[in-house]
Amino acid sequence: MHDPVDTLVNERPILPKPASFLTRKLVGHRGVNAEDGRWLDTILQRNQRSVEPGSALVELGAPHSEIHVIVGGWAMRRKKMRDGSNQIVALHLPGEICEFNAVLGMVSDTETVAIDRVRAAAISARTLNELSTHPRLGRALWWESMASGAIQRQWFANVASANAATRMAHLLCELEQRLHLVGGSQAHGEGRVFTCPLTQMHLGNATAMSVEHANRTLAQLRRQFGLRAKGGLIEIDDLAGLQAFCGFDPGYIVLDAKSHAPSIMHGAAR
Amino acid sequence: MHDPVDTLVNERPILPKPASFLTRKLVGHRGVNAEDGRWLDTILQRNQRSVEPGSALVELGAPHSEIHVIVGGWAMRRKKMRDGSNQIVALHLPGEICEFNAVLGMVSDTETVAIDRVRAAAISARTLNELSTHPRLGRALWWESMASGAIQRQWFANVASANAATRMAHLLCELEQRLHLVGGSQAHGEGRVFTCPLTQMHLGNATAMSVEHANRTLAQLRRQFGLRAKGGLIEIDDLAGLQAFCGFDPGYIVLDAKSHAPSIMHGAAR
DNA sequence: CGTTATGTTGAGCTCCCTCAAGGTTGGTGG
DNA sequence: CCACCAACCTTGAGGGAGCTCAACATAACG
Repeated sequence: MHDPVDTLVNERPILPKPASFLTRKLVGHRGVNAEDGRWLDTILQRNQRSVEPGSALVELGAPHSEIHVIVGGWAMRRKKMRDGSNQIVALHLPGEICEFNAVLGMVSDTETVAIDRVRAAAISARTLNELSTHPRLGRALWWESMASGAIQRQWFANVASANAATRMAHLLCELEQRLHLVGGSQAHGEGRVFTCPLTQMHLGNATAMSVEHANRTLAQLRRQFGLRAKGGLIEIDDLAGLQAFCGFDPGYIVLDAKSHAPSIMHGAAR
Repeated sequence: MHDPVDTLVNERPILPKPASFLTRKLVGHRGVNAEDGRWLDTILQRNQRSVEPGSALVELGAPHSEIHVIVGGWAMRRKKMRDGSNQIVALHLPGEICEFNAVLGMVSDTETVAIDRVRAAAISARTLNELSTHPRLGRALWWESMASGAIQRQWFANVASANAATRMAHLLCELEQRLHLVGGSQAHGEGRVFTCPLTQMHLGNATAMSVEHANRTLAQLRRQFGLRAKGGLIEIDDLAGLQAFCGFDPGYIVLDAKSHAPSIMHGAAR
């Protein structure tokens, strides 16, 4: 039972600390080599900014020409509903990319807001162009975009056909898995722990249930699987049990790039 | 009140009939020029195949290296749930592109199945590479990918926070709009008509309600907005009323590429 | 002209929402 | 160190939107 960051670094000793979460994931799971990883790290160290909880990282309605990478903290992508409420449609964890659509200068239909304090690195259109010299990196970013699409579909399928307990369990398993990919989930006895700034309000909103029902649902999962979610920390004693309960299959998140995958995307997205 | 196809052709007289639905959309709404449109049309005429209702266009679990363009007919993308049921997570209409993730050789988490008889054109990885010589076309495809993401988010937000009648109305408005973009929705008195092979079972599944409730909901909309959905045809007398009822805003589908949008995606997705 | 898919309507039940009222925690200023 | 306040969490009770089960009607189809 060792620190997952060290594990990654040991497996690829060329990659120096501090490597950003994104770089760790791309090098560890998306087939990016150490050199490209280092280059990405230098880019991520430029243009960083800090966003206060509740402030927008990407505003609604305005066209953008840069994407953002979460360096630290959590953000939510939300959609304003007609009745004035806000619906969370996605969560962005450290090492993840916000609003791919911004690359095209597309007007956003959503806004992205910091949950706790977020540190984000902007990657400009100009810089993205330079990616042409690093094809594997470009492909990895595409991959990330497709993976976030898979997560979006999973959210829809769940809310469309699973009950409250299953949805909540599934979201928690998903978050654990996504953090796991960047070394943000630690072993804890038989189970797992990770920091998580989401309140029950956020968890409820993201899984389409009222705060009260979110609370009751979490209480049920606590009893059944030794789940504790409080004070910015989530502990899961019986992760395997929780995963079995909601039918969680990590495949749609990991989606390892290993085998197949010719160097196709050259040009496909020019 | 004239035929929308002729309108498009008249605006861009260089583009010969028969232009595929996709080409019409890209030239009419995504800033693709006539020359690129013609080239796309020739590509779409190669590698076409016909898929019987209920058969898979893209199978689950296998990695692919080509994308499909729907030339005619409707398809659904669905996800197998743990309880054995199938959840529709997306619909694919004529002129739309299926399973962008296939481009990366990614294993699919879903399967895409023909609803009525579908005619689809496969675009191989090799051909996609040639897109590098047609940057505006490549950008337009990216744009399509992002637009389908916006639709997916809208579906999620709706099922997460709107009631049955609103969800159903919104889906119908969305389908009308998407068909409108390819000239597949016709004027009909004050309202609109379009062919639609979806049964109430499909409509219910896609909007997360039982068949029976879908039926009751459609009956309500028929009374309120003069909606008829039967026998493969949908008629909407009071489209404006229906749109207002569900707060439909076409912006997230049209997402016109007009203004901003530098020729960024070069390389960003290599 | 039977057979199968689809559409229609009714009745009871359940999951989850809403409203309401505490309880707990953590941060802030005195 | 304590008082206070604002989030956040917790629990209860009642109601309603939509599900399930069960018929039956109608349309599509060979």
